[in-house]
Amino acid sequence: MNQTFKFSGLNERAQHLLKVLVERYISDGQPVGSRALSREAGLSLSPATIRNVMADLEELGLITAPHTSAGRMPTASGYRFFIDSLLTVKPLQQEVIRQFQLGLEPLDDAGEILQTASRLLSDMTHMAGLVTLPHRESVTFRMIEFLSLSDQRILVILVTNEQEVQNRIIHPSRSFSASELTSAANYLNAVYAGKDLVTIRESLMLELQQTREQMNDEAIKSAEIADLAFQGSGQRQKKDFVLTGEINLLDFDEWASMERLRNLFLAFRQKEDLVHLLDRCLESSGVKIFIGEESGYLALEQCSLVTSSYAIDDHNVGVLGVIGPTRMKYGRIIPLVDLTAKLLGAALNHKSLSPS
Amino acid sequence: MNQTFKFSGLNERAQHLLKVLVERYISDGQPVGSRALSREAGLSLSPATIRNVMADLEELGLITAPHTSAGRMPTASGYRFFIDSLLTVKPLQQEVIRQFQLGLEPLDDAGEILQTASRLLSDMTHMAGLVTLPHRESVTFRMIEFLSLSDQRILVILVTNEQEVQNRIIHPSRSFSASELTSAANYLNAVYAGKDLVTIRESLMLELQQTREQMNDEAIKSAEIADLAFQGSGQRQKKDFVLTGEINLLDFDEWASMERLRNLFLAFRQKEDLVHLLDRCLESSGVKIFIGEESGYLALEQCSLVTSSYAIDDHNVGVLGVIGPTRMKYGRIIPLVDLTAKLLGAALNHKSLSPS
DNA sequence: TTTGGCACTCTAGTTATTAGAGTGCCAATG
DNA sequence: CATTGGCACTCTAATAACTAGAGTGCCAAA
Repeated sequence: MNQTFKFSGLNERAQHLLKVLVERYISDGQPVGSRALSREAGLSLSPATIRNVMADLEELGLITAPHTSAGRMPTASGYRFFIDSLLTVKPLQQEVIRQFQLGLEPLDDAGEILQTASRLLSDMTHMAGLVTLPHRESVTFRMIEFLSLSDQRILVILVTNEQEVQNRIIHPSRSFSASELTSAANYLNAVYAGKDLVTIRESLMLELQQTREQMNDEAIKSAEIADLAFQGSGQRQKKDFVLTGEINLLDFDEWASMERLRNLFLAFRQKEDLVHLLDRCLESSGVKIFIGEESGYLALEQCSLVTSSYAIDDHNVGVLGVIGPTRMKYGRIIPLVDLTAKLLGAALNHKSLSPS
Repeated sequence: MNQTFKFSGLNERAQHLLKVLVERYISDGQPVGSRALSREAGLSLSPATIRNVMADLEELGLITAPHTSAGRMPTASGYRFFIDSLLTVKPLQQEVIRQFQLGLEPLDDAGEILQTASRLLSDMTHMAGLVTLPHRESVTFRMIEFLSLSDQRILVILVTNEQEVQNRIIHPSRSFSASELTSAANYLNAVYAGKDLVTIRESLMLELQQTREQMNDEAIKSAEIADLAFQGSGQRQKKDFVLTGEINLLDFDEWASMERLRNLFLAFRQKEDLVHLLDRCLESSGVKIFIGEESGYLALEQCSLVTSSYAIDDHNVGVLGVIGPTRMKYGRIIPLVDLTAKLLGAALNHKSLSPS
């Protein structure tokens, strides 16, 4: 059920008052009383009238009072309705856009680009910035090199997607001579260049299962070592993200007693939950917002997460966003996240990704 | 002037009382009063007598009282004297040693080893662990590879020290064909393999300054591109460290009001100051301790830093340590840091370092 | 040199009190 | 019938007053 519909019983005036209340609370952090709202709303209504409306809003679960004689503040539903139906987004200043472009465009290394995007986000919002590593569903093999480090320790250099480099060390069960390694690399480069990594692994599995007589010597050796080399090369970037500006979160008063803050930082370290949450944003484009409890994760209880997926070549490959207290300036943050997602996608096009 | 000497006027009894006081304060966190000390010290002295001694210790600047009618707690000097002359170090349990060995030995990737060492430190101490990246004063060139990404964007793969891999992208001012790149790589590998990186850069500078007629075509091209490829390849690992367990620091009550904690986290992010401090420990072996103000850095005001340098092939290449509130269990932490330094050095021997 | 005694100090916790902000409800109003 | 002023009521946050207890410093006696 659409939230907007759910509260459609609200008349124009009530909606306007809710909007003003939320805006006021976001900028002040103090519960908003009827007197203040009557002044601020520009409707020339007396506080008493306002109180009636506020009572209605409270009944609908859009606002609450921390105690009897305090003003009201938005609930999660209140924020949700505010964002979906009432929010007027501030257009970004041209200068801010320039700043993001200048920060991202000149960079070459994809790791640096992600890092910078995250830092730009956290610096501009004074909250924590978050960028998942890009994940391409198909990884194209370009070239492999073997380098013998010591007996039975071999360095694998794997170049994929025309751009990305992965280094890995493998321990084959028997030792290979330098020339064996060279010819194995040559063989693999010749046979598999341009193919998909998943396909390659499958076909390697097949080859190894075939009876040895059907293959020439070179192919056997190559397959043995390649099997090791390609292990786990496909998905390892998936489960991680770049996080910056956690320190900014220390400045907010919202966390009484450290407990909450600590849980949030633990979640940052654990990563799994957050990655899972972020992955849910990967499918669709555009800005998505999780408010407090909505996310379903306890660690994010008093936090909001504003995300957008970013795309390379029109394919969504990752998600970025901002994390902070529910009371954040959505009108400013939403366009910022949106912008960053677009610029990040553009900057990553045809850039190289160094290994993590 | 040696601190031990400075306070040598202290008789046996006063020293013993100081020791007990510091130990008690470390485990309790509460100022220690004369009554408690009289009970704890096992000297069958009355509180009144203890008070006299405490007054002396206070006059020497080894302990202070937060206010008139509270017990005493150690000052920085007090901790210093305690550590230098009174501390009895707890020998590590065999099981703990095993745990560190099992954690470090099976790892191959140097980055992972550093990360694990830091994590072991922070987990075992419930404080923040810290490991600087190893820095070898001479970096030996082993092999270089070029890979053309697009026009005028070339991926450089540089293998050094028989083990370490660096990836970098360069933008030569003119474009190179694939065969030009291959022959350049072959040329460089043939001529420079086994040489020191600094030496190589110097000799490249020379070559480029020579009149072109004296060199063959191949050498000129190679030198041009190599000059770019080797830029900044020497020292870039120097200025960084691995940090884990910052979250543990949230749990201590010592930071009234977030301010201190925030500064500390900022220092973690800025890195320069900490790196500089850690570098001072690189020269000498063995455990070094900085207590609060001693370090000279404001951000570490209420913190102690316990460090030790670690060595590869008997050369000190890096520093690791633990950071936490001045009130920490030195008797346990010192041997832990010592152990980790030794095991880390051993584990890094002949292991590969992947790029940052 | 050590000790008990004693007056003194300072903290931390408890209680009482108060000012102020804000509410809900009701009866009056246009 | 929506709006409003009036009013009693509630709850917080700040301040002050008080007290118990821990700990001290000092002195005079052992």
